[in-house]
Amino acid sequence: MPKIDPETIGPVLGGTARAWRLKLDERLKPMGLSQAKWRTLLHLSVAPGPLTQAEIAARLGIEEPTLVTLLHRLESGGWVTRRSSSYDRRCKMVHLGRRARRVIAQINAAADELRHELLADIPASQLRTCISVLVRIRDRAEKSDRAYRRGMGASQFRLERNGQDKKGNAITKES
Amino acid sequence: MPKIDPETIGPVLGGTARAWRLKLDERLKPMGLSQAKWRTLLHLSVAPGPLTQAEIAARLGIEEPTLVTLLHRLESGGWVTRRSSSYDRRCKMVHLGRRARRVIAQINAAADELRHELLADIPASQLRTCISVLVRIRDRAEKSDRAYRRGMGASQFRLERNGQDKKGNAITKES
DNA sequence: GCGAAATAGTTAGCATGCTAACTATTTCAC
DNA sequence: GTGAAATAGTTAGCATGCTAACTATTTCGC
Repeated sequence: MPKIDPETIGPVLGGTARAWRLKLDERLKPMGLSQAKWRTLLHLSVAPGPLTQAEIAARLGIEEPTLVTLLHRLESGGWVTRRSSSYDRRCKMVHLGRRARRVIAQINAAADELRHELLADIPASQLRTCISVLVRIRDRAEKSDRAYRRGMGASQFRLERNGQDKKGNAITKES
Repeated sequence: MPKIDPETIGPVLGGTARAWRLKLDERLKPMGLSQAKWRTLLHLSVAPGPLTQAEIAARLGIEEPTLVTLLHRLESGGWVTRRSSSYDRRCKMVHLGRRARRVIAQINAAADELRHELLADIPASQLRTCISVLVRIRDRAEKSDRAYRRGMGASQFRLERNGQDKKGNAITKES
């Protein structure tokens, strides 16, 4: 009977997130993908069209300079292409390449399979409780974060207020 | 009322761990400490005596090369000192410096305070459920998954790190 | 209309994680 | 006893995150 000490929540939380991430990395590595890469591809795949770099960074919850080097790696691997927008020459639209379109389904399948394995013997009610507790902790912790102040929490699953650009002008035309 | 979708557990877990870590980093930064650093100091402070680098790496859950550079930063900041053991010249014992001893209590206090803030309105029973779910997920994820790896043809069979030191011979004599 | 402010992206430099490959030392099989 | 294997630590090189400071472009106040 393992003792459950509320003081351990911090390390347990970090350790669990880390173990999950490592497991996923391990399985997607044969496809040449890491978590940072496949998360980027998935966000691009569910978007209605190509996204700007700022939009991707906001959805991933990372900073723009981090995304720059990540996109360099994705681009040199043939996963995505970047094209300057002729409607706003500051912007670059990021497009999924053919290679990426072919593996999106595999990525989803691997992530789903891992999730089912890891949650196999967790009762649904306990899982719901766990998720709701985590969400409350996360929202409270993000209250004064810079990402939050920027306009949207770091969560990749919260819909940003700007489905499109801050001014809502929906840059859908790519150049 | 937020909907609770079990499919979101992965991102929620990562996002919560990330938000918690950022919050802690933010508060300990004025003391010149990051999470990696204060976790190392805390492990050293609760140990019965100085530890070898391999022991610290095992307790932190990181690899030895990662610890090497971390210790370099800690050492150049005056937090710890490394001394060769005269009982086993392969080993280096890591000692807490004066600077570290003085702030251990502050580190604990800041971590405790943050934890209390973040968990303020979480019922104890829900928290216990959450922790037990996380522990089960973590333990399952950390289990070696040879069948899958063999199938994917991954070339590395990493030896699992075993809780503490392999021989458990507890090198307590420092030089 | 024009100059200041905002926005998009980049580069530079650092922190923290990893694996692979290396040296030095100790231990173990024989 | 001695040579192979195991163990402790290191270095090199990469991935992924950050902030600060920069350029280019667009927008906005006046």
